[in-house]
Amino acid sequence: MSILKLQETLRETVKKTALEKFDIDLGQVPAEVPPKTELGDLAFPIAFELAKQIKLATGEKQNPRQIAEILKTSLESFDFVGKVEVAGPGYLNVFYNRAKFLAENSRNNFFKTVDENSPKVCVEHTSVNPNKAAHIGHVRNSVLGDTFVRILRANGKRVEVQNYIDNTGVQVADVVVGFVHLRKMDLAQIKQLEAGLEIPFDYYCWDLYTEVGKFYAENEENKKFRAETLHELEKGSGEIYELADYVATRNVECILRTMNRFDIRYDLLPRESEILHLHFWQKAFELMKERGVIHFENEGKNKGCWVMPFESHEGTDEHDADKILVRSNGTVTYTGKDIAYQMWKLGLLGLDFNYKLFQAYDDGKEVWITTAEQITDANAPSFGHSETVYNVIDTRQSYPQEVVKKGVATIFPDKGEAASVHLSYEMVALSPAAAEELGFELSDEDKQRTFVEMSGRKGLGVKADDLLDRLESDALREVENRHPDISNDEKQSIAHRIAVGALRYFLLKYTKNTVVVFDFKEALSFEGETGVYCQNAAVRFNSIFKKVAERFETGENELLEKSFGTIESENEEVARIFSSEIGHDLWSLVILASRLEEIIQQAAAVTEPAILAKYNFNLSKAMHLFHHNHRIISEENPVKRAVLIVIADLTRRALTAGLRTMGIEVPERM
RNA sequence: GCUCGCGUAGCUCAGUGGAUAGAGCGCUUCCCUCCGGAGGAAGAAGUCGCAGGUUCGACUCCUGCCGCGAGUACCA
Repeated sequence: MSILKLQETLRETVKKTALEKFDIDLGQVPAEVPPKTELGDLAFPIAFELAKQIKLATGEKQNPRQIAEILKTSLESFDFVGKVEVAGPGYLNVFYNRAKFLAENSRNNFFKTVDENSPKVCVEHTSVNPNKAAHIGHVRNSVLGDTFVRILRANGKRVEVQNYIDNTGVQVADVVVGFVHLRKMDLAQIKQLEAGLEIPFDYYCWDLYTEVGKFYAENEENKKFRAETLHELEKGSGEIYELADYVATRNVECILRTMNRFDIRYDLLPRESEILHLHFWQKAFELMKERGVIHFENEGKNKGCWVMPFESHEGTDEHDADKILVRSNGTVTYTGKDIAYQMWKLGLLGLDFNYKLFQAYDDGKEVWITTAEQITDANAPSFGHSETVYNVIDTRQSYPQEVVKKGVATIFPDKGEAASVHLSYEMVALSPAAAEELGFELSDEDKQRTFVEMSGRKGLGVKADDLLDRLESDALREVENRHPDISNDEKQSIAHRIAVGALRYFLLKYTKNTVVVFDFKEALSFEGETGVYCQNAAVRFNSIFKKVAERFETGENELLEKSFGTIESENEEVARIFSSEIGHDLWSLVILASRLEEIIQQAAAVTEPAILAKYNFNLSKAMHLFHHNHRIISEENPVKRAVLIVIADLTRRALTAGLRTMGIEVPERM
């Protein structure tokens, strides 16, 4: 019986007993993990509540401890329960039958398998404007989204990953202005430039975008080029459109390559141009008008616009609460397009994109992109039609996300607001020291602040590839010190895994609504609470198995099978070991490793990957301690040795699975 | 103004209404005869922003206040 099943059974027993003995329906029975293994494996602080309810129902005053004693008897009859203690003023502490639990759960592989027939869930993340290289703030979005995808899959969900491409927006227009008006280039010249470029194309655009920012700042007049360009982009054809399409697509390729370095991949790239040209917006617009969700403003400051009223954001001025979806010049706002896109994701729009293959990753996995061309690729999978949609977008966009959610829910009340989830998170900012390290002159005001916001327009930010390069070279230096004899390829592969692990862990250890103040020293650290620390615990355990198998002249699998057999047949001796003085120590590791499934479920339910990061760190810490306190190779008692082997195996598999769910791989050695 | 988030050790952060509030960094001291050193042990360090309230029990829930951040665009 798995830990989740066990917990559920115990809760039900408590509920049933309360009903039978006291005639009280407890509803959801709260349970908690006691602060120490010595206090048990699961605690029910329920006797206090029961005493209160009994008094309320009958007027009879009962001692919580006495109530706990009655519950204790019913829980003890269950064979997975070793013992139950009533502690303090009325805690009910349940101790599992350790030997039995280990024998039954030692082969646990923790995750549910994905059911291909289950309803699909969509996660949209990354969605970097395709006009420059991705920076560390974008990576927080992608890592958060990708990890959440992995968590959902570990929970057995079928997930589709979308990366929205805003290829006709202001930011792409700006970099096009740079190419056309500052560099005076046409498409052919851009291609020629690229051929001789020593930096990646997205790096070039990063700098050019910054120049355009200055160009606008010099003279407000210069912004007319932006408006002209935007107009060309909306038209969907012509020389400027072709040029912009090329630039945006090249940037998408660069960003996908960057994200692939972090093991982040996508199924579909839906583009804004198709939302427009395939008339998604018009369709959504009609639906909203039909349902009376939006109205045309004849007067006031929003005169000439189509707006959606938004009652929960009361403003002081008359119509402050309304959100404009169609501007007075007839163009659609981003939020308007986003409503159409959201409706499509949920299979509610009644229109579909056309698809073509964008690229395949090394292992053959395909990424598709939307197109307005009337082509039907028979190989294109079915996209959209999701039961639930998670949008990974930073917290500053909470307001437009609310508008999207409410808008869709008003048009489709059956679907409701629950189908649209804004997975919001705080930004990554720079510490003033980090900004200065990047060569930026800070204003006196900025120097006083605890952090400085990154700005693509100003070119202020840590590029994702730069940081990963730096982490890889730091890691490589360490690997070279430790393993001078291995091949360069192997060194680099280890360094890469360490670097990715370090950065992903760094971005995931903070809870979503904490601003990550980027600091080079912390981000580049390989010590303390880091991905490296966790990887190291797993590597050490793997090396134990190699050494032990070698010592006993057997294979790892044979060693494990034999140990599983011993655990299953030597129940009494295993029980004796668990009640010896090292018993709590060993057991705490078993129970911690077994909790992975619970953690995965919890992380999905509250959309918080940081829970998993903390878990992996705590498990790693317990493993380092085990490593320090127990020696398998020199253990002479064969049953105890088998217990140590099975525990070491269970924990390394839990850690490896937990880390993989964070997108962190365990290297062969380090 | 209004809406949302935050305030916990010197610093950066965890913390389902439950037991003695925890980590990492930094600081002090110690441990390489090993399956360990990208480690491990021990220590110092707290008005959980302030004031009320609810509760058998509050860092956690409610109210007010103070401080910080974000949003409140015909930007996204």
